[in-house]
Amino acid sequence: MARPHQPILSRELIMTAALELVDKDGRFTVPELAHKLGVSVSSLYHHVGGRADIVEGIRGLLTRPLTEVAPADDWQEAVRRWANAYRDGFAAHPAAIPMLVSQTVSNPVTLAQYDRLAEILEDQAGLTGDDLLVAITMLDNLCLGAALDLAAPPEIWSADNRDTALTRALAAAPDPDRDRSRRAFERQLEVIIASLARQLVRD
Amino acid sequence: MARPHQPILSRELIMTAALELVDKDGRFTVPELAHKLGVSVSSLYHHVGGRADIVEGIRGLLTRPLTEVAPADDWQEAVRRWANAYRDGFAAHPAAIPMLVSQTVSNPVTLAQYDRLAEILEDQAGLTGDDLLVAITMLDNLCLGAALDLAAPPEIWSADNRDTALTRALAAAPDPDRDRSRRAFERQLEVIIASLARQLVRD
DNA sequence: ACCTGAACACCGTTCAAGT
DNA sequence: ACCTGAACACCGTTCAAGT
Repeated sequence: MARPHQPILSRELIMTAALELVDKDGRFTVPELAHKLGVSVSSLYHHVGGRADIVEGIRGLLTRPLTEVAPADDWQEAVRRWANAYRDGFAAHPAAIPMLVSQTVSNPVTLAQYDRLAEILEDQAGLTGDDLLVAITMLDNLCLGAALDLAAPPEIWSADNRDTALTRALAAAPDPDRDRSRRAFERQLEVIIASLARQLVRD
Repeated sequence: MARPHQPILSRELIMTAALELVDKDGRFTVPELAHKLGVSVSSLYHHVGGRADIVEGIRGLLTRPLTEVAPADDWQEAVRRWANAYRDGFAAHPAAIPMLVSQTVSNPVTLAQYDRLAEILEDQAGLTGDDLLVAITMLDNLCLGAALDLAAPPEIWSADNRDTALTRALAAAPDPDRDRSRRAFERQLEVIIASLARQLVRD
């Protein structure tokens, strides 16, 4: 075949196909991805730097909705919106999280969204230096953790043939209750915001 | 060489060597592990089921300290002790966390510790069914998140050559402030405990 | 510029052979 | 029972060859 007149691949196409594989199988492989795209493995390397680049692309896809979140005058409301959109992005593709956790964040879209959060906390709220970084880390962990628990409940702990308090609780639980998980997330988010607000008053 | 009179390998030896590699390099490979142990790759398979088994063994090593945590009459204190020991276990080996997150928990030592937590929350505190599982998940996420943020701060976000609110905050931050991270963890833990207590009063 | 096939180094796992 | 070397299927990456 060789070079077609119209390129059949693009970064966008590759990233979304990879994400689809992750959603379906919980993982993706470069050969699997090439097969899904009807292309030879080496073709991919004309568009992406390698596997890690594709993973970063997936991170970009998950954080893209954050771009459209409207700002708010109240810093607490701005943080709320940011955290909810961030969590939602990951919650929609929980299988991707382990991959993302094991790799440094370098995707520009994602970094830009962290910059936005940093600006909200610095310019609007008035946090500085170390406090600022701690706040970002807390919010980051909250969103990731909340999305992570959607990935798994029945699957996190192997339901072997024991009979214990844990296995009974697992059996009693319905499949991942997304609504309940969301409420737990929102409650913890309010707690963090309140704690930041208290900290600001003290200064 | 063939079979030695005294076995030179054991599960314990394999697991601890693997954990040392993870601490040193952030990852481990079966060949690397064999090399470190001065043994051929196939020898390992006489003692462990495979790579996933070794990862579960590492999980067991990290949760072993939990075995020695003394029980407490007060459920709130019991939960506090459990969560602190759990977090400390992971915080001592943060590089292992991505590996652990991507694999179902099947290690018996770890499962036994989750059973203990479930018993505390069920028998001592009085939580039931779904509430129980939600509480466990919240505590699990808290500990994992807290340990995760120790893994990284300067490394999570690629410090490229931009100048933004985020990069300035990163530059201002000292290396991972373990003490500050611990205080943030303990504050969030108290919040969860208080929220569980309030929930119990309501019933 | 963009696709291909062939090649390479590496990984996880299996298995027959040795004691 | 426990170590070994050889073999296998698979993965990520590179590169010269084609248009």
